[in-house]
Amino acid sequence: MGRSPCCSKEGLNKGAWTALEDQILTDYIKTHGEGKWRRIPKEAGLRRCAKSCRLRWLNYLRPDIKRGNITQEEEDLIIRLHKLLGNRWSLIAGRIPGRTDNEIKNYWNTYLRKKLNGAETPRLLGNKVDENNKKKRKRDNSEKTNPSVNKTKPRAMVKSDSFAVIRTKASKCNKVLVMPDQLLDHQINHGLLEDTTTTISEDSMLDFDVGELLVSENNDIPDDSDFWKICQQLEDNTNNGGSKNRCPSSTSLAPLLFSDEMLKDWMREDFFNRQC
DNA sequence: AATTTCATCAACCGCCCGCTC
DNA sequence: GGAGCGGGCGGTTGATGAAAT
Repeated sequence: MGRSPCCSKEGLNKGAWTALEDQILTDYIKTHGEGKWRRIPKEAGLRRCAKSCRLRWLNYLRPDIKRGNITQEEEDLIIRLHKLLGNRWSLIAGRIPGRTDNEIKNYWNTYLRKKLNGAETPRLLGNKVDENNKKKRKRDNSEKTNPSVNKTKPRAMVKSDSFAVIRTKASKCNKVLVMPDQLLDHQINHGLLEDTTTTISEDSMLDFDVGELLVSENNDIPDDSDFWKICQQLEDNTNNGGSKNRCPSSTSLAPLLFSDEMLKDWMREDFFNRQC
């Protein structure tokens, strides 16, 4: 059976976007809003596949995309989130303001994976690391030749002083499950308590902010922290083949219960050291 | 200076899921 | 219930340019 292609491939442009195409797409979305991607090629007069329009907008043209280096904090966050979520880049990106899933995926595949494996390619060993960063820094200062955009895609492993956090549209993974007793407290405190037999569900979720996940410098995780147990559980599930991205096993689908303390622990420096 | 090698990342591709009819 | 559509996701590819030879 199969699906029809998202649009006819005939007569469509492929490859790098031109400045004009970017402008057309941006103008259209500013006027009509996001979504309805299939309409865009027709209505905006773009010779692009709907998917291509969507991707271009989400990964590059969206105004809330943060340009600039991945900071050390962001890198830590990526590593930790990846440890917990696996290759679910969109979920990870949803917790890192201004970064796209594609960007994080690329960053992981080209840099972090090697770094964490400790098996850098020859080019990345020893002085090569510095050379590599030098190369990147050089690239930071010059635009790419792609005429479509002011491609300042710097990937140097340095912190940016002019770091301005812009929140992404964290459409996913923006809830945290809370322990039932905490939920109870929350409901009591907010006058929401109606049914004390509430089970874990969407109602049991609280919004959380990425700021809550950032590295805390002052806390220590006790070895017997629930956090480590959950990490172990996740690892076990992974080892049992339950971590396939799209089809997690029922075990990996089981709700993860994070208390505030655990969330605090999650982002701690020694989590990285211990796990990697 | 010319050529080769390699890293980077934007864009593409195919699959999956949720929704509607 | 199932077919089709629209949208989203993760894996992969290929153009590009810098570094190495």
